[in-house]
Amino acid sequence: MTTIRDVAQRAGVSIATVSRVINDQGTIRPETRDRVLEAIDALGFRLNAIGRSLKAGHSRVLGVMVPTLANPVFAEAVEGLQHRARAAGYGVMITTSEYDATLERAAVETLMVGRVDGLVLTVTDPAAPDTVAWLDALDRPVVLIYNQPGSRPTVTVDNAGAGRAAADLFVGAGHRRLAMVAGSLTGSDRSRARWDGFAAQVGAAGCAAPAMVEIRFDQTDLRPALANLMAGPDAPTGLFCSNDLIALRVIAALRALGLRVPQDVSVAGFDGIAAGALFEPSLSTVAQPSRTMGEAAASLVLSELAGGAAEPVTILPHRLVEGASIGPPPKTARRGDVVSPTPTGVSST
Amino acid sequence: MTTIRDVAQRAGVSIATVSRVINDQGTIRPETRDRVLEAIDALGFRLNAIGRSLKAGHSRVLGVMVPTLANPVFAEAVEGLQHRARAAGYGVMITTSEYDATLERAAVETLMVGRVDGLVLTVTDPAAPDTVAWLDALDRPVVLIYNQPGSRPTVTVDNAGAGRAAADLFVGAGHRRLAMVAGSLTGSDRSRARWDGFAAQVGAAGCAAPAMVEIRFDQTDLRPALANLMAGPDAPTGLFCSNDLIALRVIAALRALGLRVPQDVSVAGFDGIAAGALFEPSLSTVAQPSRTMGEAAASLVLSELAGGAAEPVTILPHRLVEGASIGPPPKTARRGDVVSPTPTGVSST
DNA sequence: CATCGTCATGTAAACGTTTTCATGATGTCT
DNA sequence: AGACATCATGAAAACGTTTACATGACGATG
Repeated sequence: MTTIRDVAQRAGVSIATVSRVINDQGTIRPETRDRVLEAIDALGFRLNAIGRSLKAGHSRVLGVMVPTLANPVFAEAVEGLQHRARAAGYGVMITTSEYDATLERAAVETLMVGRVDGLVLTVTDPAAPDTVAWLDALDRPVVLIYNQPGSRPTVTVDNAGAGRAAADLFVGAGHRRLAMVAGSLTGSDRSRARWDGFAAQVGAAGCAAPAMVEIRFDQTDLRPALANLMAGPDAPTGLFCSNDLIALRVIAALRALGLRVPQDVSVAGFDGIAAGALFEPSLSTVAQPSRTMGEAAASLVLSELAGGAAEPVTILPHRLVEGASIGPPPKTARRGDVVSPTPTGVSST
Repeated sequence: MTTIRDVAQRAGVSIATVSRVINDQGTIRPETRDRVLEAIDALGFRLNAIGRSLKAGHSRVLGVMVPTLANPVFAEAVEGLQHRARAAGYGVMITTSEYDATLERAAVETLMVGRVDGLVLTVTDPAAPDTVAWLDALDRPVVLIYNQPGSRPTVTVDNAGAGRAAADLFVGAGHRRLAMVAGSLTGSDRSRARWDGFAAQVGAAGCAAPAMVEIRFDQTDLRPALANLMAGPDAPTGLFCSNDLIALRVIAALRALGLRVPQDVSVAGFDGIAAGALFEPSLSTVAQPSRTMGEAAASLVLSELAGGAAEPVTILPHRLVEGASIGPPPKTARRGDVVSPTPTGVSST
């Protein structure tokens, strides 16, 4: 490893001068600068940022934790965040929690060991007192992303409002019996908020309280759960899914069960991932501006790092995407909203 | 910021003793250890890894650069890599190149400033002499991922072989006129390799040389390019896409042009992203073990860092996924492989 | 009892930077 | 010509750790 000292020696100057050349600071004779530059080049010297960080007291690195990168929503947010960070000369350390509250702590600890200056996190339960205490103990700027607003600066969308909007979408199309399909509710405060908004609005529209089907993260086959849900006379005609990935899988499972979307069942998702629009039928969903959210979160941490105070809550606008996966409820089910068993085999054409 | 010195003072010992307690090293009287531990706890002391890194000469951080996180393939690889790294006590710094050779250098520079111990990269052109020189200059273990094997340890699949397999898939179904749709070929050596294999095998099967349609990264509407390709009597009946994301968009665009998949045109992709299997028709593709690739790459860097030599080339097995997006070629087109204009409007039922 | 290993701990140097202060050399102003 | 800015540079102290070496206490061995 060649150090600033080697450069100084070769250029015949002191290390202070080399440092000044590197940081473009103070005054130096052009001739001296050239000699130093030549030495740097000849030796292939690269500044050791660890030494600099130690002296400076900061690392110029941001840490980010999201549940998973397998969901394009988070991947895009990270990409946006990374982009913004790089523009400001910051690096980005990444880690995933896999929706696990226990893993979460350990994951952030990895980030801290990586001596990040600030953090952007999606945590499982931002409202829990021990989460709050834990975040305080980090002793660094922390911005929450996707989480429901609480004790920390947060970048998110109006999840409850979006849930209500989704309900309106179904009700507006004529649906009266609805259900929500969600991934782990305990691991996602935003799913809960969406559910709250959705259920409230469904109720406000005078419909029966919607059912809730929670599926485990690793549940590969959705058919059993859905077969159960869709059986019987009171089966829902519309399914609101807590995210697009689940919605896509739900549609595939419904198909496997012989139900057509949207003729037999209507489905909506959440997130607005690119694949949804390419689907047939195109997915109705509530789109979040993921990339922008990542950028906004980065900006917030960065400004806090720069000494400014971060906006406590940044609610970015969601966008209703009315795809073809929501249609009117099937006639058979509509007929008085009673009995008449929904077909579970191949639906009659 | 509380330092090791504060802890030492409170515990009434020297900083050396505190360091020994922290690192569980050397011999210490249990009573002393307890006092130190108590002090650490009381002061909420967290070891400053920058200081440690400076002394130790390594950062325990891996750097990774992929073209984009918007493609699930890369996102999954990063997730796998991150997982493996964490298990070894390493953090992961991430950056994206956006398929841009110029940005690439700057992006890796960010990583270097973040003083990573080793790197896992997907570069635009691993074979170019200046790329080789540049990687050498990094002076750190570098493992290439997804790239074609060359001067550096590489984790990848047999892209040319997979391209040949894809050709077989089409030819086996009866197709004689084929084309490939690819993103920027200049930015992706693996696309080129897939093309090479594909074109060679198509030729070996006695078919006409396949056409190549290159689409720009930011090209949102694929219809013009495809309308052009699919017009005329010699329009291809099978389209091999350089990745699944493009394949999904191609299918959507074909539909918008009134062509059905696979009845009018067959389509295959590459990567094996989850969404492809949920599609209707399910996407035929060549699946890569992305997560495993990320893990393998991490393992390689890690073992090199541990002093071992990295396996020069790791070819992971690809898996042919025969979905419903490939069917037999349409009869009208097959008829003698001549003339008879392919329908560009709504296809006749 | 002198000698010696072992144990527990402290002292101080080192890691590669940045930065404050000091210093000598060069003008510039009255 | 003397006083004084200004410029260009160097010396050395910090940043928070780890670690080689030093030190003193203690029990065991001959």
